[in-house]
Amino acid sequence: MDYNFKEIEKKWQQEWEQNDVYHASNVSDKPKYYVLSMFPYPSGAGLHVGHPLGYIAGDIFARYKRLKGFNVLHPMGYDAYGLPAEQYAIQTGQHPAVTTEKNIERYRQQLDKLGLSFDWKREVKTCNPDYYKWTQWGFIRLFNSYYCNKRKKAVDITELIQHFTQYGTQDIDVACSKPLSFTAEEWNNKTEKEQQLTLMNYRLAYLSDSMVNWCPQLGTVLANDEVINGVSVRGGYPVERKLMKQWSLRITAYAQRLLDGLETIQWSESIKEVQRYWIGKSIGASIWFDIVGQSEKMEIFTTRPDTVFGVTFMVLCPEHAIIEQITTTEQKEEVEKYVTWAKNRSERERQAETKTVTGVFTGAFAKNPITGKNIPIWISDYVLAGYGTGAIMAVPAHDSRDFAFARHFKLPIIQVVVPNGQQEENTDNWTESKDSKDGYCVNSDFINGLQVKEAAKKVVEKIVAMNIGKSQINYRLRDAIFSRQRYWGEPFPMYYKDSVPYPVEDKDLPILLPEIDSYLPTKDGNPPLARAKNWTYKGYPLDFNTMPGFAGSNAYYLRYMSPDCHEAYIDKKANEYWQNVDLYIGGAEHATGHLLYSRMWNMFLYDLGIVCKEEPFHKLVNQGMIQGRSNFVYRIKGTNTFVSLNQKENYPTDPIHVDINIVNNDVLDIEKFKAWRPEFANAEFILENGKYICGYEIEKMSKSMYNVQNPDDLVEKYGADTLRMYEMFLGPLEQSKPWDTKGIEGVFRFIKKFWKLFHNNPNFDFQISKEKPSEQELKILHKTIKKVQEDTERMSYNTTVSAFMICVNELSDLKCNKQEILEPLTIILSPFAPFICEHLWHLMGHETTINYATFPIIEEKYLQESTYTYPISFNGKTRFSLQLSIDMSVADIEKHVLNTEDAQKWLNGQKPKKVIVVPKKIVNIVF
RNA sequence: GCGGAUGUGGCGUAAUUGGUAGCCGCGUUAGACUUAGGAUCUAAUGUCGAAAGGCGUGGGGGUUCGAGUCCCUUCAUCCGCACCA
Repeated sequence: MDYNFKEIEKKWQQEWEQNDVYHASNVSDKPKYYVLSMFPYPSGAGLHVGHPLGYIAGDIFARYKRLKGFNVLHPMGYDAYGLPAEQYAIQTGQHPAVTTEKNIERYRQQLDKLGLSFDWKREVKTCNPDYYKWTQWGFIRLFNSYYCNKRKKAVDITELIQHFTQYGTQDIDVACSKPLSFTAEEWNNKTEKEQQLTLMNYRLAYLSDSMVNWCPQLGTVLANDEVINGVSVRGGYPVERKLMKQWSLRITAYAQRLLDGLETIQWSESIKEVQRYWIGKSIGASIWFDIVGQSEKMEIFTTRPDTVFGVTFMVLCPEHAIIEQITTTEQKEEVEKYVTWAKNRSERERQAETKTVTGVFTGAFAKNPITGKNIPIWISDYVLAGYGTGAIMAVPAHDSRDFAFARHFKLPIIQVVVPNGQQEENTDNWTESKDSKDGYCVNSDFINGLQVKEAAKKVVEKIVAMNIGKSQINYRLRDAIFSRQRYWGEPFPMYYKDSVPYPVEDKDLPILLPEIDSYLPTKDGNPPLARAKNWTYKGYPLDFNTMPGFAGSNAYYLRYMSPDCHEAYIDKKANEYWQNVDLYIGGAEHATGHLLYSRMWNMFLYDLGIVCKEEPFHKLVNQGMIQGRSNFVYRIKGTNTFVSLNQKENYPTDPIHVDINIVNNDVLDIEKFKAWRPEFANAEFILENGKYICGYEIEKMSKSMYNVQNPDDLVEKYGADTLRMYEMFLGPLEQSKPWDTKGIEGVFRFIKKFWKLFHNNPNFDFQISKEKPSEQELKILHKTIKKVQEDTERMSYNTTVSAFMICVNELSDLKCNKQEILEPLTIILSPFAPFICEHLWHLMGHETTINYATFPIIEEKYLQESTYTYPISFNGKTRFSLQLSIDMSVADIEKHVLNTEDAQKWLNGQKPKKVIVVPKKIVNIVF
């Protein structure tokens, strides 16, 4: 029988589904293993060959672990809420739920064809009420919690209320938006509304007026990681800063734990680095500066208190609250002009020109509390409102931005740190600020001569003693804005009484997403949910916003553990069994979004005692991108004539993308090209050797570049087993690599060659032998088992595929069709090519699925060698090789080698100075 | 500017530890079989050279008996971040 992959794959796909072979039980004596691939947003375009890369990699590992005796959880679901479905709904009027469901169906078909061993009984969709009930439930828990810095965990807000009632804010150390101070009496005298507003300062999910990234075209706010270079990631629309009442998550409370947790997990160094940078911890001091002649003070944050003697001016951000009060009358007009200008600049403009120095003098002076000197206070947009206190002490000698500012406005520059071994210099001659990471202090009174670290300590001691500041840790991380003015997302389970938000009762969850007549904002600018009829709870209005895209993905990996549990977020026993994700596979683009928020969300659930592990994803692997390989034709300018690649230098040409489906091996199919588009029907060609050769370039895989490869087409042509193996064969999993369809033929040949081992006779009948295998055959087998096991463990799948090829090549040469060899080989190949292996497994007489087989054990005895072929080199250059027994002593080897004719020839009568013998490696003779 | 990654044949890549550079596959070339070949099989294929042999892992330098691998330096490409005090 010929290898008929279509029949085979169809048959086993059905069998597997009918028999639920990939269903994992929550009760098992086996050790558990949880493999998770990031669930997809089901877009209308379907999958291209880049998408399944991670799924296949995860699937191979899941299958491998099953064979190794693990109970494997390998689920899949859909991140079903999102903007594209809603944009489509606005355009067409179709309900996003309808299009989403349609897309999900298409995805499911595509995934099934690839033979992915998902436990579909555990499927989750974030837009299902059963699912988002728990997203809402989690939000309410966040609302009802605050973060205690002393206990380093989230605590029920009632404990904080209790404390306020008895002691006010005395002795509290909790995460908050801004430090407040009140007595128990003041608290108790507050009205209910006032108390509720005060609590917002502490809740982990809180409502506040925040500066948001507002995207007018999308009609919604975006999170920081949804904005790049001042435009939205999705759609590329301009984004502006705007003050709006928004829900936020107090992720900043978890900054330190998010940082510490990174040390405990196996993630790539690059992703950890991105997260560390995003969290952006800096240790320094906050210092209060008096303002000359005024009662106001200004607080600044600095990482370098040791440079306080080099401060020659202060800078406020244009948004700073005290500007109005401190500005002198002479400067008022100029300051107002500058502030208005600075505030109206869009994010985009601000980021585009970071090199131009702008600013204005307020007319006011601050008093340096350490030196006692008066220094001018300036305003400039290089100081950011969102970081620290929005005010800095400028040390132009040792900060490049302060330096540029000082030079531009002719402000003094004082050197206060000198690198060790160097002397102080005249700052007038400087063209840039000087590095001050290491060195000793000068011009700095009581810290002169001290090393910078020591000096910083001394200064902090002093400011603490003077009661004008303290040492402080700052994080760049911002709280995450959690409201979106959109329809297709989770509704907030919150209602408003006298404009104060309250959570709905748990028993009334989920708050279902209502039907509305149009997906656009209302005339008066409210989000789409304002259109919903009876959008109330117990007579009070519900929130008009919905949750952002990352809400639903925060804890989906937990829901998979017990997807049918209606009583709790996660069934306790299920969580204790599955613990957390052992291997998580997905794109690196989620580094600061999903991978940070879900860690925080998980830590929060951990604090509540709902999950048993603090980190959700133990090991993370980021699959590389598959790039497209675009083909080009070259049209001579102003004509309809196309010139072949190697002739194009002789003409002025424009490169034009051409569909890769009408190009074979860079040779253009001219007839298909003429038919491709009407304007090419009469095209003429200048050929080389009778062919039209196309140019190529590696680009992003995209429709507009006509380089998209659809996996369905390849499954149709070669089968899923071949596609799976080829995607793995392309190169290291984590590396980006171009897609070249041509290479798939090689893997297809391998699969057919493997098939032929079982069908090697004139009629192509299935035929295997019960004969005992030879030593040589056993060696080939066990060498392969070893390589496959080792390489699979470290997810080096490209080399694993290569090992299979070598094995099948060698067995083909020996015409081996012995069951004792082919059966274990089939098992170890099955994670990679599950369909053909399952089929052959049954042909070999097995009744149960190969998924329940056991990974063969490596027999080292077959791998033992009695000899080793030594490369013999002279002065480091290999000249010949010599086969020697492995149990020869070093001295014997040396003697033997030197006595050979070849060695004598290369020595050419000279005496060797030194002979290096490394057993089972090399012999090197130096002369 | 900062951070991360990567540079090896015409192409994708291999070489867990410093020990025969180029495994496996694509492509190419030649041959066999065939009515046919975009099927299959065989052989060759880093580069210069007729050969002996020389040269070769982005460039330069170093450590070592020995370097793709370690150290210094430099260049290029890709990705992420971007006034973070």
